Amino acid sequence: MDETPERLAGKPSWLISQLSVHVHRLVADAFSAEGARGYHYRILAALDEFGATSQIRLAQRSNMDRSDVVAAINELAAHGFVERSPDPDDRRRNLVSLTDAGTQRLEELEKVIEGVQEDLLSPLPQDERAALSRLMGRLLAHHRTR
Amino acid sequence: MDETPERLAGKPSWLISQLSVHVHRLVADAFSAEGARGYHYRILAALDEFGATSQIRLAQRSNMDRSDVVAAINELAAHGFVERSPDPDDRRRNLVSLTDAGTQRLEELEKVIEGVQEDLLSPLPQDERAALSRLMGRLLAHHRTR
DNA sequence: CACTTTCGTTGGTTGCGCCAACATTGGCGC
DNA sequence: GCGCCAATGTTGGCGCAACCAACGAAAGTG
Repeated sequence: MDETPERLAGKPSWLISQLSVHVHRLVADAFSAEGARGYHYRILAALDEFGATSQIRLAQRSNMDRSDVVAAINELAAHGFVERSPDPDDRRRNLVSLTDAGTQRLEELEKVIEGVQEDLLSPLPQDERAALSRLMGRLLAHHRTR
Repeated sequence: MDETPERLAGKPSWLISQLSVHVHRLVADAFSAEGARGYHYRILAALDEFGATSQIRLAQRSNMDRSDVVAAINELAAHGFVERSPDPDDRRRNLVSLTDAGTQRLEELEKVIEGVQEDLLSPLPQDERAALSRLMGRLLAHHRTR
């Protein structure tokens, strides 16, 4: 009943994008239950790991467009998870920093996204999960640099 | 310079969605150069493999929403690649069928998408490509049935 | 015969990834 | 110092893919 054309089923591009659809659904459902979305987690993660920076560096680190960073920061700031302050060294820049509430928020979202990984990978044993990550990582590294 | 937070880089969900971004870009660029998009190829592939059917079966087979099938069929029909005819057995249905031009179109798009696979997988040797496809296929099969 | 279901269709919404344009500010050549 | 270009934040827009609600017409079911 669930017929998928061979032409599609056999193509890596199809597998990746369909898998991504499921991933996106899992992530979006889990995050939206918390009133968050992917962009928020990405920015919080980047701030937590690399510390306060300009929005443009945030954009690079979380692989987003700078205009989308603006919107996401607006939303995060409205909840008090991040703060914007003018950079004294360069008045063009906003220094975006994580608040205590933001750190806490990140830990919440971290739990959520960890649960999603489990859901996602449940059919694979540990060694195959690692193999999959390794292969995807190789492809990604290649296409990021070029 | 290209710093990605560990929290992201280590997560399969991140790898999949970022990989999907690159895939989507490759596919969209290649198809749009031909004036097509992913939905068109999916529908043509389903029609070619399973023959003329109702739009709702097409939607299932190409994993699309039925409302999106409407739009895609409109576009394909405008170019003469598919035809809508009323189903004599059930007047609620449209029988959608592939024209000769449509078969030809599919072969064009097939070449395009085959080129994308090569691009995409170029950093991996043959056996690792197979391993990757196998693993993704297993995940996909699991999440489709549940 | 009502009642419900199916199908096509219309008209939205959302998330994510983009791009163009503009004002402000900074840096650099002169 | 002045003029020009680059960087930054911001606004407003676009496209694709996925999805949803509602409707009329037609079919099926009691």
